[in-house]
Amino acid sequence: MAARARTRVDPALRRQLILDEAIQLIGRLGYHGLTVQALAKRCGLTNGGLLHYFGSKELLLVAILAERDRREAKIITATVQIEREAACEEAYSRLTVLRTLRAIVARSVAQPELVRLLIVLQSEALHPAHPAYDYFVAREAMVLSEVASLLAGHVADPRASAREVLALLDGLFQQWLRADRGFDLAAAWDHAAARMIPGPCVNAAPAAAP
Amino acid sequence: MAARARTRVDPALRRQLILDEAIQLIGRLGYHGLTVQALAKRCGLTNGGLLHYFGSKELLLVAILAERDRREAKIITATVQIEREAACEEAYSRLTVLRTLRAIVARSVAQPELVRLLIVLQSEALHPAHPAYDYFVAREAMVLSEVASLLAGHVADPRASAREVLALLDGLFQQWLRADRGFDLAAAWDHAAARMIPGPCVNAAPAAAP
Amino acid sequence: MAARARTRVDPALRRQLILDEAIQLIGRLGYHGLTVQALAKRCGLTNGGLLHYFGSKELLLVAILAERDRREAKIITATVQIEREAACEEAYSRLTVLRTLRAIVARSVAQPELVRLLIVLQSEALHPAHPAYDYFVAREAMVLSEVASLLAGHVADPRASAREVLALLDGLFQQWLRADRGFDLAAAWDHAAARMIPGPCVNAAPAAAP
Amino acid sequence: MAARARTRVDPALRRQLILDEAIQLIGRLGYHGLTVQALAKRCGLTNGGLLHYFGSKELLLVAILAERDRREAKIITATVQIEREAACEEAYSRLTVLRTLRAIVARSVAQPELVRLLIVLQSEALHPAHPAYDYFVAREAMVLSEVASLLAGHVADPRASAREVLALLDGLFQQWLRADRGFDLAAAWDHAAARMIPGPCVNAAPAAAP
DNA sequence: CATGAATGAGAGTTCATTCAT
DNA sequence: GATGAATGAACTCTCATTCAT
Repeated sequence: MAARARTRVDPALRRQLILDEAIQLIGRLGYHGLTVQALAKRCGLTNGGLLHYFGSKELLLVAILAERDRREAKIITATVQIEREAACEEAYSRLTVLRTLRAIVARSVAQPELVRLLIVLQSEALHPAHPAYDYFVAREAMVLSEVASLLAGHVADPRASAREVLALLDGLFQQWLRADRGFDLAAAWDHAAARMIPGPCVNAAPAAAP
Repeated sequence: MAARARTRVDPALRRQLILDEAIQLIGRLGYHGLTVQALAKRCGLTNGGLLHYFGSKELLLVAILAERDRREAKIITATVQIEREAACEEAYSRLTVLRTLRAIVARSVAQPELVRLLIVLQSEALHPAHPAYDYFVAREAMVLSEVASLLAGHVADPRASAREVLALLDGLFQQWLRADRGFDLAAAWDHAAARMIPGPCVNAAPAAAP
Repeated sequence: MAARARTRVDPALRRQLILDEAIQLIGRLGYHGLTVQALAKRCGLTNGGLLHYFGSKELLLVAILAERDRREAKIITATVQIEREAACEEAYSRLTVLRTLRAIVARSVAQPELVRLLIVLQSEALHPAHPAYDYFVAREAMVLSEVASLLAGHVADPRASAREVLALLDGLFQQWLRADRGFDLAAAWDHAAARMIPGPCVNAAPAAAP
Repeated sequence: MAARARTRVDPALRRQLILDEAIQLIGRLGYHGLTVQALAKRCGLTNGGLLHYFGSKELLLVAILAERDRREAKIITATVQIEREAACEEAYSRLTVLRTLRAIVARSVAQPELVRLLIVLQSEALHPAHPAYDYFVAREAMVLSEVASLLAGHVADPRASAREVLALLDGLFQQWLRADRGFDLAAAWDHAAARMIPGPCVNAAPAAAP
C-alpha cells in the first residue's frame, strides 16, 4: 500500500537499471540460472512489469548482450585511441601493442561485472542451442581478427598469437574471478604478455633480424 | 508395459552408462541445464529409477566429479610416467616438461567429452553457491601447484607461469570447443608452449631456421 | 482454452473461498492428506495459481489457522459478552458459567467444519515435527487458562477442572463427528457439565467447611 | 558387505519387531505419515523385504490394529479380572468400577506407545475413506457398550455416562501426550472420575433437586 | 506504465508397489 | 526369505509467459 506511492521512474532510466541488475545476476548465475522473477524483485517491480520492457527472457538477453557490446566498445575504442595518440605512430609499435592490451586489462579490472558476464555467459553458450551461441561465435571471430591485426608485424603467426592472447586473457579472467579478484590481474597479464609478444631484446640480437 | 520385458542390466554397468551419458549431457548443458528426466530417458529408465542409483541430482554431480577425477588422473599419471621413463632423468628437463604437457593436451583431444565437462562446469561453478564451487576451487589450487612444481627450475616464477599455462590451456580448450574442434589444438598448444616456457636456445638464432 | 474466459474473481473473495475449501478438506484429510492440487481443483484454479495466494502449503496452513482463530474468537467473544450481559453480574455465577459453555457448544454445533478442523488437526499435530505443533501447544495453554479463570470460585481446583472440561469437549466432539453428528451434542454436553461443575447444593454445607 | 552377514532372524520374531516399530512410527506420524521405506530402514531391512511380511501398507495397518487389540485386551481383561476377584462381588460396586477404570488408566500410562497409536490413528480415521475408519467405528460402539454395562446401576443414564467417560479419557490422553506426559495422568483421571461417577453421598438428596 | 492473477509446463523428489534374482 | 532395481504416479514448488485491469 505504502509502496504503491512509488515515484514514477523515467522509463529509459528504469531500463538501464534493469540492465545493470541483469548483468550482475546473469554474471553470477548464467542465463539458465537467472529467473525473471528474481531480477524483477531486485529491480523493485513485478514479473510482468519487467517483461513490459523486454518482451521475453530471451529478448532481455539480447538487450544485455547489446549493452555489453556498448560497454566493451567504450573500453576498447577509448583505449586504442589513447594509446595510439600517445604513440603518435602510423603503425603500432610493439610497445604500443603491449600498452594497449595492458590498458584493456586494466580497464576490465575496473569493471569486474562486465568480465564476469563475459566469462560466465561465454562458456554457458558453448552449446549451439544456447540463445547466445551465435553471438559468441561471431564475437570470437571478430576479436580474433582484431587482435591478429594488432599483432601483425610483431609475431610470426598473428592469427595463432591472437588465439593465445585471447585464451590467456579468458583463462586469467576466470582464475581471477574464482579467486574473488584475489590477485593482481594486471601484473599477471604483464608477466604473460612479455612472453607472448616477444620484443627484440627478449629474444636477443638475432631475433631482431627477421 | 511392453517395455517391462527389458532385459536386466548389470547394476555396475548401468551406473557406468548413466555416468557416461551424464558427462556428455552436463558437458553440453551445464549442471543447471541438465534435467534428471532427460538423462533418465537417455539411459532408458525413469527419473525415479535413476535416482535409485544416486539419491539426488546433487549427489549425481558428486559422482560425476569423482568419475572425472578418475579419468583425468588416468590421463595425467600415465602421461607423466611415460615421459619420465622415456627421458631417463632425475629431474625434469625442459624438453620433458614440454613433452609432458603436450602429451596431456594430446590425450585430452582424444577425450573431448571430458574437456567439455571441465570447461562448462568450471565456469558455471564460478559462483560460490554452485554445488561444484568448492570442488573447482580445490582442483585449481592442486593443479596450479602441480604445474608449478613441474616448471620449477625452468622459469623464473613457477607459480605465475603455472597460472599462465593453465589459463592458456583453458582458453584454448574453450575456443577449440566453440569451433567444434575445428582447429588443431595440439599444434596451437605447441606454438604457445614454446613461448611460455622459453628455453635458452629456443628463440635464439637456430629457432629462426625452421 | 475455453476455460480461459473464466470471469475474473475478486482476489479477496477468492482468497476467502480458498480458505473455506481448505478448512473443509483439511478437516477431512488432515494436513498430510491435503494436496495443493486437490484444493486448487476444488477452487477452480491450478495449483500454481493457488500458491500465488499463499506461497506454500505450509503458509497456507498458517493462513488457515489464523482464519480458524478469527472464527473461534467470533464464537467465544460473542458468547461471553451475551451471557455476561444477560446475567448482569460482576463475577460469573455458576449458572452463567454453564450457560456460557453451553452456548459455545451450541455455536460449535452450528459450524461443524470448524470443529472438524480443530479435532483432526489437533491430533495430527501431536508430533513436534508437525507444522502446527507449536500452534496447538500455545492454544491449549491459552484455552486452559481461560477456562480455569472462568471456573475460578466454582470448583476446588480450577486448573484441573479446566483440563477436564477441555478433555470432555474434545472427546465428545470427536465422537460426534465419528457418528456423523448423529447424536445431540448439546444435550450430551449438558449432561456432563452438570457433573463437572457441580452446583451450590452439591458442595453445599459440607463442601464449604474445607 | 559386512552387513550381509546379518544373522537370519526368526520370521515370527521379525514380524513382531516390525509391528513394534510400526506402532511407534504410526503413533507419531499417523498412517499417512508412515512410509514403508522409513519403517523398513528402522527394522534393518529393505522396502520389498518388509512387504514380504505384510503384502501391502494397508495390510500392515490391519496387522497393527489386530496387534493393538491384543495388547489392549491384555490390559482390560487382566484389570477387570483382578479387580473383580479382589472385590468378590456378583455385580460391580461403585468402588470396583472406579478401581477398574483407574487400573486401566494406570496400565495405559505404562504403555504410552499404545495410547499414542490409539489417539493419533483414531482422529486420522474420522474420515470414512480412511482404511481404519470402520475399525474405529466398531471399536467405539463396543467400548461404549462395555463401559455402559460397567456403569449400569451406578448412574442414571449409563450410555450417556459411558460417552463421557470415553470422551474424558481420550481428551486427557491427548493433553497428556501433547505435554509429553508432563503431568500425572492417573491423578487427573481420579479427580475427574470422582465427579463423573458420583457416589451415594455426593449426589445426596439436594443434588436431585435441580 | 505496471500490477497481480493465472496458466501450463516442468522441475526434483518421494512413494507404494512389483518382480527378477 | 530377502534384496535391490525399477516403475508410474503423485507430490510441492518454480518457471516464463499472458492478460485483464
